[in-house]
Amino acid sequence: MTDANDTAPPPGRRDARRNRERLVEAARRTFAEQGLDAPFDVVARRAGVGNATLYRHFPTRAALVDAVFGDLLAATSAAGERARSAPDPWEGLVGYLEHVFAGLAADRGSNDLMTAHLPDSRTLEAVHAHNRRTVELLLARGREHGSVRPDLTPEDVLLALAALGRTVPALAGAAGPGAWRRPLALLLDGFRASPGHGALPSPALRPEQFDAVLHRLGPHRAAPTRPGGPAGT
Amino acid sequence: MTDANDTAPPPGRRDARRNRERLVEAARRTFAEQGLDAPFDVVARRAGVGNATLYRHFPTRAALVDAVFGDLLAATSAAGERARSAPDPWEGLVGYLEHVFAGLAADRGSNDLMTAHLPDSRTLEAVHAHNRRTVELLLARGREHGSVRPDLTPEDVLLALAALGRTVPALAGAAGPGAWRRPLALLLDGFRASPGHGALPSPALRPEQFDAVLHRLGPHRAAPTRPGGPAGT
Amino acid sequence: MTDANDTAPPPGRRDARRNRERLVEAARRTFAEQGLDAPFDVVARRAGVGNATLYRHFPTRAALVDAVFGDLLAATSAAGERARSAPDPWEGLVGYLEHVFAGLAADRGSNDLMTAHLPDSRTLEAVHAHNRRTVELLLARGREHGSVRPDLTPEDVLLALAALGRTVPALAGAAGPGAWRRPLALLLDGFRASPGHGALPSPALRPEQFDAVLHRLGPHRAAPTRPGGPAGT
Amino acid sequence: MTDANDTAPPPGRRDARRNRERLVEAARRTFAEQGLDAPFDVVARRAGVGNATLYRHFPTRAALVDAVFGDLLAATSAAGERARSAPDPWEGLVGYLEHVFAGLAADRGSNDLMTAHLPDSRTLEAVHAHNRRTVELLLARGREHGSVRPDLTPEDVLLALAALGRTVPALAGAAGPGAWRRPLALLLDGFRASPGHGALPSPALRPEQFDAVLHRLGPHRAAPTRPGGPAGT
DNA sequence: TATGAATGAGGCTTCATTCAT
DNA sequence: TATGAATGAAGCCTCATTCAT
Repeated sequence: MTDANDTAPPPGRRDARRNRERLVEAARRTFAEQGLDAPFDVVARRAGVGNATLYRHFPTRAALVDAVFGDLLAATSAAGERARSAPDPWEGLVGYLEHVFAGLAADRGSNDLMTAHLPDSRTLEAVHAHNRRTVELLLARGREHGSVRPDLTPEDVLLALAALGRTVPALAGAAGPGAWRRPLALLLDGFRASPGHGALPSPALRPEQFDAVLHRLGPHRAAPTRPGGPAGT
Repeated sequence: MTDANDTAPPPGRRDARRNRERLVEAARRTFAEQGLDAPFDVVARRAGVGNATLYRHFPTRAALVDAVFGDLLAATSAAGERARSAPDPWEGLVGYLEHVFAGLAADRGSNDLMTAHLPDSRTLEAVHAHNRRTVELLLARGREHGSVRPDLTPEDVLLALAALGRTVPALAGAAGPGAWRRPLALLLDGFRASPGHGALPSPALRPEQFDAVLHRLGPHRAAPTRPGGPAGT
Repeated sequence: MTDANDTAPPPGRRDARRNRERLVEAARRTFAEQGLDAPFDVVARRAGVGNATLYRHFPTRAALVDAVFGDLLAATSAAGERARSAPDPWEGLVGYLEHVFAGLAADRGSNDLMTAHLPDSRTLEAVHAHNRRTVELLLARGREHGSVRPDLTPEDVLLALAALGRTVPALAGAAGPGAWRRPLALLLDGFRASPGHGALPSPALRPEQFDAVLHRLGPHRAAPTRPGGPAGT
Repeated sequence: MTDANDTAPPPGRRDARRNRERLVEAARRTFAEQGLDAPFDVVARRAGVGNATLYRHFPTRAALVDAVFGDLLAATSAAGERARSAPDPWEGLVGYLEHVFAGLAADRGSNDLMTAHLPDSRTLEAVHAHNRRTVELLLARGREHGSVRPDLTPEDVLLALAALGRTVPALAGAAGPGAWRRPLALLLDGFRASPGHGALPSPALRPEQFDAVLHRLGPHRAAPTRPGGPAGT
């Protein structure tokens, strides 16, 4: 599952693979804690290798991100497949979003991945593409099925996902790992077909407009966690 | 409402007022582009003054923010008053949120103001407090009135506001100044009382938990607009 | 007593004298608290005048010091005169030193004055000169009288004064305004003629050597008094 | 005794050891000239390396001080041991103080070390602790033995050491490396038991008061050695 | 290839000193 | 003349990136 997006040729050579894996794992944890713009030195130190080794394996931040979130692609894809084949399309959509949010709550880095644009990251592009495709399919089925409001577009869902997703780590830190369930439920009530819902105003985002939004959102940076506790002052 | 919070009200001196205004204007633009944690030096350079001059006028970042967004407080307060006295509470809530989002769309800095925690900024605290109070009142009336779903809390609304608000400048940039209307409508459909809505899961955020969320969100930082691509490296 | 050392011509002109006095008073207090290298702006602000006004009155730090400690010259001179005419020379010496130390304990600035070399300060030179002369006379009488050990030179006393003097403000802050009495008593027991005292080794400092010592000691700078209390950490 | 306190003992890497040594040497000289609060940049420049390199080797000032003065701890400890085991306690005390002063005369930095408070420096704390303990023991023995005046406390001696110690480098510079002998002899005559000595006035400093005094004294800063003369502006 | 080290630039803040009104 | 403002340099620290072994 990792191969398609690796910067280095397949899993090439010697014990350098060990180093690479340690780097990826260290980066995963560091990104989860500090966001995608964590210092390189921190990642290297955590991996127990020199920083230059990190550069050798991953010449750019995007390459590292690619490697780190290769797995996310797999996991997201799998969740997407499950959702696509769910008998009830509404349940499929709900389950899919819940899966994504649970990941965001568990891992700060995933958050950035789903909501951030990072140039040159093939993994990220792949995640975004698969994500979009999944939502498209689920919405289409849901509209047919009558459970999803007819004027809801994939971009509506993706935008809501990005917006709420960016708050999920903060929510998790302040109110526990399941705190995203309530705002998600609110969102879903808006997505659902209901006689009480009026028509949505203003045109839906076109796909490339949504991409531009992500692009402009940029990588997220957390409030510095100062000594004294993360929720104070 | 504005004067009481200014760091150094109009009774300034001579041409230094010119400088002050240039600083505030530079800060406004810089905050709009880079977020509330934009480098002081950038603001000063943009204003065409030395960095120490910036410090003279605004000894702390909070003072600068206060100066820049003093107007926002007044505007938000006025909008809040109007909303509170609206005959129809649902219309009042909608109108208030529309006002806030329109402000966010017009000025990136406003976004941070509404959603960021910045210690010692009286303007920011005042904006937050007024905002919360307005939402509280409107929800209370709306629930009585039957238009707002009964289990919706102010924190639900404030969180949605913060989450979507953070994307508004990106939306505006990518799809025009009114692009927030559609996602807001989706949100509102979730807020409205409707037989199709289930009960909201997981406990509502307590006020101090919401504050902690804001704190953890930190100031937003836009994708750096570098030569070669706006989001990365 | 002030005139001889003023930088500005006698007490010249108009209401500028008022400003000058306020500056001198502000400088006295500021020097007392922060030492002779206190920021100019602090002095000016405390005096309620612009910093440029301070510069106009006192183009150099030395000029300000001169003005500030003109009074000290007077006070020290008076104490010296009293000491010189004391019936018992030992009592005179003790009383003089006690006077000086009491001043040091009360006023941080005095400390610097007595022990610091500051180029171009005529007041400081005058204080030093008078101080030396007083000690010389008292020692001469004390040796004749038999109460002072015969090999004690003025430089011995002046050096001890400078060394202990530099600690007096710290002593006062940590253990009260009279804390200098005990170490001074120890010193005096060493100064006194006594059969138990051997001959002093190594040659006495020559006057110009003592000046060089003061020169090298430079102005004293206190430990920054950080929030949290001055005696902690 | 030295190795245990090194920030990064010999097992360094390659030619970086060269850099480290150059940094330590540069720091030693710079501290000797400017005191323990000399600018980091100056040290780095003198060592011919970038300032960040200094930070890499010594993340805090205390670490640098520790590295620079690690030897002093060993030397002081050894001198303390010799003094404690001297047959004649008075001679032990005298010898110990002479050793300390000789060190001060040779190296300005040592001066600060003995008399300055610097948070988090293990070397400094160790030096202070050992110094105090040595003086305590020697005084106790000397009082029993009858050579030390009975009311003399360790804090009396330590304060005198700090006060005179601060002048020793200036003394050495102005009058030669042995110039401290004469003022030390004067002090010792005051310490010695003698019928001519009265009772010491005012209570002795308590240990924590003495610590507060050191804290307040802060690091010493020499007169800036500028072009145009060694002590002035 | 891997490494630790080195670097330089950038952001922050404080002050002495000069300038414009 | 008095003033507040402006300035630039200096010190602190952090990090992305390149170098020497």
